[in-house]
Amino acid sequence: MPITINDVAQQVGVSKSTISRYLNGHFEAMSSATKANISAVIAELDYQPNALARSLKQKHTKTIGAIVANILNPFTTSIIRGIEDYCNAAGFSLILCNADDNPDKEREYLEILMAKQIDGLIISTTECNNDVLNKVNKKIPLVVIARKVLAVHSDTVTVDNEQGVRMAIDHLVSLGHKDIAMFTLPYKSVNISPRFERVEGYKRALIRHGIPFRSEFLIESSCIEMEVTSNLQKLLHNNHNKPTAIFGGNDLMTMAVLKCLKKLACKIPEDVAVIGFDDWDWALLIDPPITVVAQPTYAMGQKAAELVIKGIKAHQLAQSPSFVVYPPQLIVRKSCGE
Amino acid sequence: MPITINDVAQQVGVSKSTISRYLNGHFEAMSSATKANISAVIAELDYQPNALARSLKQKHTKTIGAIVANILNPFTTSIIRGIEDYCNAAGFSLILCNADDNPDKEREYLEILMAKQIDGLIISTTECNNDVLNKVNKKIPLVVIARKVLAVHSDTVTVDNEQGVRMAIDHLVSLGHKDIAMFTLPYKSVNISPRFERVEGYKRALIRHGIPFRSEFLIESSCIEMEVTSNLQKLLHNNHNKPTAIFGGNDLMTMAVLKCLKKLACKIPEDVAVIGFDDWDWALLIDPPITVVAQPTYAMGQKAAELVIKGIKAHQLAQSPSFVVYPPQLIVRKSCGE
DNA sequence: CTGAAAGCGCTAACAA
DNA sequence: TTGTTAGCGCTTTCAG
Repeated sequence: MPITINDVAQQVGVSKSTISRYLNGHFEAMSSATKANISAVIAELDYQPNALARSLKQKHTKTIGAIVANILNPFTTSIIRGIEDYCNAAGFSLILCNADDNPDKEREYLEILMAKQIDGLIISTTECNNDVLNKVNKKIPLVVIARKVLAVHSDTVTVDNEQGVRMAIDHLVSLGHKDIAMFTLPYKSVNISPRFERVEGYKRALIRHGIPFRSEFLIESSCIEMEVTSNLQKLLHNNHNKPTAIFGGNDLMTMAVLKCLKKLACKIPEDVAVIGFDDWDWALLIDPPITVVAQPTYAMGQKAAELVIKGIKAHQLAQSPSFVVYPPQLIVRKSCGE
Repeated sequence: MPITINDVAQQVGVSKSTISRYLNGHFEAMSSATKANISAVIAELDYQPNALARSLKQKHTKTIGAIVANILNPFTTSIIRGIEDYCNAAGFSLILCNADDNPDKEREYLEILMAKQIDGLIISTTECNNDVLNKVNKKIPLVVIARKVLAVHSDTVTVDNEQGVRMAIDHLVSLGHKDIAMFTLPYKSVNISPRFERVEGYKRALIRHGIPFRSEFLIESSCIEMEVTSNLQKLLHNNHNKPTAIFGGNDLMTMAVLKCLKKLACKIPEDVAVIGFDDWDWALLIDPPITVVAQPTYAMGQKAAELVIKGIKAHQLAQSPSFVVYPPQLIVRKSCGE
């Protein structure tokens, strides 16, 4: 039987209101005697206030929720770390949910988190639950991270995808590449803004260089090795119509491409150059070290947390949503040649 | 003003008990008429039960807590994924906390999680808070993961570290290596069982092969590049007394060693062979692909979740704690030579 | 300086 | 088949 505020009140010989005051730091009007007593009894009984009861009354839980796409993704991991660090410093807890870009799972998590009365939410959404997201946005501070969703007027923190892709393509072109293929996760059947933006950016960047877009060089694929391999084979098979460079749409895709290229015994960059979106810690350990366009993931996580928590503290929903867009950064290593 | 059970009761024209029954699926005795009415009104009002209130009454929250060391670590990430997947399937939420192997932070999180009335806890502990861990263990199902803590009689899921190290050393020896150094995170000032076990395992494995243990080959270091580099320089400086192989105590350490070796322009495995504890997805992309001893991290996470949740459902604390130890697996790639 | 009392939103006997 | 009632553990006026 867990011990409650009543137990300590009784033990000290005061009313529970007094204990409650103690718990909440309302010492202004409290004899130092009772204060000391309470402190002693709490320690003796090893009393722990029940946060549920407290929150029920106070109408806030000091916890925020985060719904991300895939925690296995180093990109996500770093964002979470940023969120967690900020939350911790601000005295908030984090309920983390992995939605796998599955709209149903996302919706379910949304319900659960709201039911649990989170004070704010950070989400990397599939954009398939904008209806509930809009409701959420009316109740608590909401920030969308790494994605952009027009139909929901929430705070947003993203990276400039178009610019990032342009940097990648410019780099490739400056090195003499003209036949540049792109591997992307599905972007048509789905509403995930960065995928779309990167594909668009790719097309536009090519055009800026007077390079015609070729649909057979835009490969929509999962990250599953078999699929990537077969796509790669098809792509590289035709000797007088194959790309000299491949752009990986995100970290997981780039890694998949790298793995498959290795299996196919393709030399990078001699046979084909590779550049990726997203940096990760060990990209420089790879053979050869991979050139990438990096997003400031940790900072983005922190910023997102900062925005929600500021919103919570301001005790009002964002009137005019903040829209923070980070610049990407080109990190030249060796996978694109000299 | 959020809408409550009272609002829907009023709207439907029944008492809130009836609504409550509906919410909890007690349809045995309910006219299908009211059932339909309730359903309609709930949809119309977009009513969401308050989980805090419910939990306060029901004495359980359907959420478990997890305290891990570092979410940036691929090892941790994979474990979390295992936990999350299992929890989700079982209808539990996860509150994730990053303690960074910092005892104070760990203690703080422990308090918070207990206050939030989690139903169970999974922890990768520093072993510095065994007092509170023991208390926790008396209240809710507790499972310690990836660590071993004698002073707390909880369920435990780990890997056989001694065996893992032996596999690594055996492999090295079979390839002709005799001068084998080990890089480990601090293991003396701290109570983290796998570090200790791996160091002990290293010593014993050497002895089994009749190789004398040399203290100058056991390097205790952080993962900070500068420190690792300087340690590496010292180690490899002395030409007629340097190791031919390095064993990395965990994934982060192995990566750090790899990075620094690269900076120092050391060739692997020609100049020095490298083997690591922990596998990670892209270890095979590294130049050269790294040979490692892998732990079944995802399975370990799942098992831990399974144990807590079983404990919760059994509605009783483990009498005789389960002790599940997974076998490690040697994955031979190219970093130790032929 | 402290206590009494009402209530947060929900559940669960016990009646009816 | 449904309503009444009494809490869960805590906070917070309002008195005193």
